[in-house]
Amino acid sequence: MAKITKLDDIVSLCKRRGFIFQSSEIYGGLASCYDYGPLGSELKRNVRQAWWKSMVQMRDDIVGLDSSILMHPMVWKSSGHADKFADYIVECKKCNARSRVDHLEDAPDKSSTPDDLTTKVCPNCSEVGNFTEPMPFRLMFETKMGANADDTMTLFLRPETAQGIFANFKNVLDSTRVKIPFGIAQIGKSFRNEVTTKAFTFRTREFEQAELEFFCEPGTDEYWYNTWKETRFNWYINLGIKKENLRLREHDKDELAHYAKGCVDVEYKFPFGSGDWQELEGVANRTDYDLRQHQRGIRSMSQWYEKGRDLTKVELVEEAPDYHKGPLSYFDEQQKKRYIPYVIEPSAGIDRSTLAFLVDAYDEEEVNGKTRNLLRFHPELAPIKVAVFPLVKKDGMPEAAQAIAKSLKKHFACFYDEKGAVGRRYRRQDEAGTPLCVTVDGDYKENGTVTVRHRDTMEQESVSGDQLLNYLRDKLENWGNK
RNA sequence: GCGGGUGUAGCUUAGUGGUAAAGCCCCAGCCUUCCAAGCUGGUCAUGCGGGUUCGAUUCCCGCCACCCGCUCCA
Repeated sequence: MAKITKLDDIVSLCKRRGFIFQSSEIYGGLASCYDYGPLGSELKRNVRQAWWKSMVQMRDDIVGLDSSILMHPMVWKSSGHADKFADYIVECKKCNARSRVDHLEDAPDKSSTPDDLTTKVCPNCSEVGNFTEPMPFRLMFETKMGANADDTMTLFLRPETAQGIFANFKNVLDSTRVKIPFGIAQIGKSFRNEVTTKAFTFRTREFEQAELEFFCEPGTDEYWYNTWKETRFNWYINLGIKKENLRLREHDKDELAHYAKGCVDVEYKFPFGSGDWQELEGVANRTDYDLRQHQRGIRSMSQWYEKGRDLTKVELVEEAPDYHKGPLSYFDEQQKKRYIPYVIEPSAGIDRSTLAFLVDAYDEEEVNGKTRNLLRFHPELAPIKVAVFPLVKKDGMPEAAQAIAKSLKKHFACFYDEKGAVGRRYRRQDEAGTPLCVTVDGDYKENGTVTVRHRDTMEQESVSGDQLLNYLRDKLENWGNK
């Protein structure tokens, strides 16, 4: 079990070892933004790659995509995100509680128009008509396209990568030979103006998502929903997350987003925040909502031009009666049937998973009366796979060790170190989570063997230099299944 | 956004209205044949900006950031 109990300890660990730093720290920091350091960037990239490998590389039914962060504004009208602009928030001057204007109700003895705040009652403290000026609630980051200030268009940084997939659904259908059921996967940055950020990298306004949109025939969606639920849960377990720290939690009906028929969260028991269990990933049954919405959006494009490209004035047209034959429909050759597919969406947070893997791997143990700190990363995630040392800095050992390190680097992340006593070097690698260390000693000159030292057990084995690469590969690839 | 708390070296902690201290880490050298050894030397800090003061890390104000609890959010 990880000994860490406080978020402060995690933050400190991350900074000390070069995993995660506060963004713009030399300028006092920027709220909610973080940078990944030398070890952290490797770790995060490995998390990303592990996801991609299991979701795309290892499967015949999923293809990859890398869509742009900036998209046509109408995408966000269709998806429903742009309508968030219609939301205004006020704050009660008495109790400081914030409420959405459209959620406020009139006091019992009064009535007026929805916009008249003087009769509205604060749901928190029952004060009537004592609110601040309504403030627009901006979920999405805005930016301007076009260098000429007089000729720019307001664009939004995507609040989810999913819409890039829906917008390319037709392209992928037309350019590949995918057949339903199939998925499109994507990893990338998203941006949301969260009202509150919190808990280190757990909830930030800029974050990285790994999303799969898995398209299936209506009626098979429950099956795929359950399949993905299990698959995604096991992904974390197979990469070393302790089972007692992970769970699945089904959303209640009233908790569901407007587009979802079902949703389950993969939650990790973080050692911070209220309630401990925090969402790493959501698996949602988005039904045919998104593709149908985009079909409405496509048919609303004349409005976009007529209304002066003002998103707030565009009203999506009604859905066509034969929408199931629309441009984003799918034709099933076998069944000779055309329909809008249902979508199962496993949507994972890369930053959150990275943090969970880091926290879960952390361990302390007593060795000869002293504390050994280590990170028990799964080798697939470990920033450094193998470290190579000369036992001492003489007798040609450094040269031999360097040559070995150089040859291993072609195959995996490998680190060479000759500073200080070898015991200290082992412990340094424990802190970085390096699974295996190779030490060149006097035996190498004598009979060509080196010593391999294991992070988790501290045990050592003698291995022939000729067999070293195969040995290491075997250990790294078959971790856990002895 | 509200309330509370915190901010001294990479880390953990001292301390002071008058030269900012230590341990660990780190770096260099010596030594060293298997788990943070030893010796010598060395680098590095009062979050930012104002004010009071002869003098502010210390007192005051503002800002920034983080943590805890709400609120908000999916």
